[in-house]
Amino acid sequence: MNQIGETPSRDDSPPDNLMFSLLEAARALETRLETALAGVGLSMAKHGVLTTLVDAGEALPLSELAARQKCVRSNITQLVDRLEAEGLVRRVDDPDDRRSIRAELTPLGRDRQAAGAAQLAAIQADFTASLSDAKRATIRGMLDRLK
Amino acid sequence: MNQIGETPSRDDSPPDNLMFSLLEAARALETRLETALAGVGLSMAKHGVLTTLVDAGEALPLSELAARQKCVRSNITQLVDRLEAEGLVRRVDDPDDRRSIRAELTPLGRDRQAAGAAQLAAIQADFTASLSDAKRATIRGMLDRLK
DNA sequence: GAAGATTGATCGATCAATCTTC
DNA sequence: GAAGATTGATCGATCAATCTTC
Repeated sequence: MNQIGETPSRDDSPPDNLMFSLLEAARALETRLETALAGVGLSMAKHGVLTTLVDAGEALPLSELAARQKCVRSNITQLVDRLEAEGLVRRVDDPDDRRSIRAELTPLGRDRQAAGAAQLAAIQADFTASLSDAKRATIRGMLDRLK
Repeated sequence: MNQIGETPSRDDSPPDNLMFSLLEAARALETRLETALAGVGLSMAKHGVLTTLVDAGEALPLSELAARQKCVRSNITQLVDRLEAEGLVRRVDDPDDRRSIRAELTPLGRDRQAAGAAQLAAIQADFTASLSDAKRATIRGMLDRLK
């Protein structure tokens, strides 16, 4: 089963599909992360927002959240709707600019983020442990080239 | 134990986020592929269905399409709705089993698939050319381990 | 009862349009 | 007019429920 260095089978995989293998592997990894997070009631998207708020150490305007999450503002609007409905985050007015609305962590949101981070850390440790230093360097090189 | 949350150090590149770098790189690559396909009026999902039909060389039942695409049946129902609306695919009855509905390529669908494949091939060539044999082998090894 | 397909709900993401406040 | 947030439409994906046919 662990025939490393060789792709599974001839018929199943085209000759030079390394790029697609990479995408497939990333997708599998993402599924694993989503599954782990689902175990604590989170998704990658939700955990991402909570983590950004924890890291910031303060309530952030939704547009700032969108900028840090590298997504569109309306996405954050809806994500925060769901986080708020679950009691993980709270919308608070900005006294200095009445256009702005900040998202503030609730204690439950903080706890949930920690639980999610623990899940991800376990998988990440697993991932890292499976690679030698040399291989990590090679992969890093590839990653840089893909930027 | 480990204090998680793992504040990503001070600078821009955290210490051991290789896993997240991989996901990010895959996402960037996927965006590149989607953008290229959008240039010929396709998405990865649509191109995937069309390619499966081209490879099969015949009309396929929707559930077979779902199996090959490794997705849920209802996803194919909707994808085929859109492909059909664009005239790339046609729904045809199965005379042998009236429960079954097959998706059949139209000539336009066939042309579109070819155009999409050309876009992807160009990017793939670019990707492959950027890596040495040794690095390709390392990456393949990592990919296998992620399975 | 099980298989094939569809429908309706939800999530995450985008885009275009709109509303309020600056 | 531009910035911040929201709403409504669409895409791609999942799940649960339903309908028809086997």
